Amino acid sequence: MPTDRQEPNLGILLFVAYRALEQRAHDAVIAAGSTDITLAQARIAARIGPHGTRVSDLAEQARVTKQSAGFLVDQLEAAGYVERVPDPTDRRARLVRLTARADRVVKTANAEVERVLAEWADHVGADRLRRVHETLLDLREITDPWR
Amino acid sequence: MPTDRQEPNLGILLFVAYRALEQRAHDAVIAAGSTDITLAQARIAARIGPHGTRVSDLAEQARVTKQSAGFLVDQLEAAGYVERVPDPTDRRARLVRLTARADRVVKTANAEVERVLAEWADHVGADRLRRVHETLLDLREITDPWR
DNA sequence: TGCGTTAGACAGATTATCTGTCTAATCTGG
DNA sequence: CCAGATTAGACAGATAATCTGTCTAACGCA
Repeated sequence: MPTDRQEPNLGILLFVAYRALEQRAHDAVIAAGSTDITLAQARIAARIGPHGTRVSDLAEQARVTKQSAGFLVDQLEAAGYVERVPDPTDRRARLVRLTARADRVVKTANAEVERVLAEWADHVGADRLRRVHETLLDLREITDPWR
Repeated sequence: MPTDRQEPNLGILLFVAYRALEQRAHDAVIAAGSTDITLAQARIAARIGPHGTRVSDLAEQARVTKQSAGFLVDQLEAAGYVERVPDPTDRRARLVRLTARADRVVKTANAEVERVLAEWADHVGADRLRRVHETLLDLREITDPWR
């Protein structure tokens, strides 16, 4: 139960902004033809690094359990967006990597995010938006347990 | 598919901060004894205004469909946290209101949110945090379709 | 070597969410 | 004042997302 309503508190504002950005990116991906990607899958896929990422790490970053993350990776794999390769540094682990097909989708999403951020900068000022970014970056040190 | 990873972009940062706040509030509620409230229910309950709110409005604000919101309100009602009363201004509509039981829970959640915000202010500075709040408030004008 | 930890898979259950449809009430333009 | 369009919200059914619990293999430290 995050908080009460009345005047929009910071929690609600963070949520609204996040969802707006995520939704725009997802809509753009759908519009570009990848109609088979769900938001939950996208949340996972968006956190895959350029050299591959472990399911456990994806789970932590997306704030879901390993099981949920593994399930979503299964779906992304079946759809051809990701592949699992052995982790050379740890034989227990496997790295989830984006395929070429997914790269195109990520590019589409990133382009839309850029567009949205430009709109935001237009509305509140590029300097203010940059300060929000910097402050949240510092905040991450205490809100983000891992890293 | 919000965006790629590498350095944390604004989308991820908004998400991390939001989830941290929400989780702390939810944990506090659980710790205070209301172990029967799920996060999804809390997201809905947190958006109920002091004079009651329509299911449709709750749905819009929480970014879920009316059906989902109605379902969650059903659960909250069964657990005794909310009640539905007729909307005197529109006979089609009903207002969802918090019960006395829920008020205590909301109080607990709000107190925890205050604590978290104080920690955040400690870490990044109260002035910077306030500026984030103000900027996001302005941003809401374009990220929030209704209102 | 041996024990505690970690990665991730499997099974099963629950929760959350959506699309589609329906009724009643409200609003709006002629 | 009425007819059509819209809105509130319920119901049904399906799907998606998520969790808890358990299990095996691999790691890592003492």
